Amino acid sequence: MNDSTIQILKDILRKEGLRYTKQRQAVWDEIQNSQEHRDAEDIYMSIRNNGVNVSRATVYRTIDVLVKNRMVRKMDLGDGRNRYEPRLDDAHHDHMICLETGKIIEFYNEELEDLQVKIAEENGYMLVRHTHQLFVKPLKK
Amino acid sequence: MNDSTIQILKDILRKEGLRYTKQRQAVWDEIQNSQEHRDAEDIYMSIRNNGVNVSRATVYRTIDVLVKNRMVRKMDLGDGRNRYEPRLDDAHHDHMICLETGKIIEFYNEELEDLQVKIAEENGYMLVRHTHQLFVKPLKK
DNA sequence: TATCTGAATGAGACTCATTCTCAAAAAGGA
DNA sequence: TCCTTTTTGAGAATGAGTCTCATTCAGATA
Repeated sequence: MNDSTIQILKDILRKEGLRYTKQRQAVWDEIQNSQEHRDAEDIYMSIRNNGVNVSRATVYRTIDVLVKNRMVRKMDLGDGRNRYEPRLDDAHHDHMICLETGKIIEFYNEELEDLQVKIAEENGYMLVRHTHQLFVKPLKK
Repeated sequence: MNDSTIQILKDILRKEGLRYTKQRQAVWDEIQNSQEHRDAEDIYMSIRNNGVNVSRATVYRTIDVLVKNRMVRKMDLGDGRNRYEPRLDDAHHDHMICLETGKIIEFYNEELEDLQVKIAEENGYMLVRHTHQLFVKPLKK
């Protein structure tokens, strides 16, 4: 779709010693073109509905490459299905999941980030990554 | 093993309208008697090795009851297997997982807790629960 | 304590997300 | 185009967890 992200994908594949294929492009397009948090089956079905032949195996394999190269973020909501979202030019954020509507809200809080680094260091560790989800309900007004 | 926790288990089962069985006792004993973070298969195998006949189904069913009644905490480390730890008289805490050794360190930070409540409220939500894991590496000294 | 009835159990089938296998197809350099 | 190597796809395999249902057991009652 977008010329500049096609080049980014090509560069990453070259760096990884992998070939550029229409299936890999299709997976990246599909994730990139929706700002939602989608699961693998959803991505797989959408690509097929767009007329591109692809297998689940390829979808999963491609997602792994994209996650490794920080083009896609993988999120574990604890319900057995991972969700994926594009990460291009995307600052880090965590997620808040509404237990009543299922809506996923992204949030970022500097103080929270700093605090985590500090807690790790106080224990003699360096923070590499974290998972953090807030499960919430709407406030009664 | 411990008389007082046997009574706690019996009380909970009564409250839930469930019967007291040696399998349910064995599951609780097994989780209670180790401070580690163990998976269901591990708990299942240990009980069998102790000579108590139990099935995986019963282990899972019993864990659910214990989790519901806050005797056990279920933690999702994102690797596809849930871990369980005893929660009796246990204050809330989160986990830090060392990527090099696999060691799990528990931590609790009031400021972090408060901040999460505040972030949820700023978005119009009430915090119900959260998952939070820090993946870390030892600091080079 | 013996009886009785509904709950609990266990063996194994099942589910479902994800990974693996391997023959066939395609990429891409020469 | 040719050739080598990688990628793909169909479906089998995996593995944590759940379900089924005939059998066993808990525990209330007589």
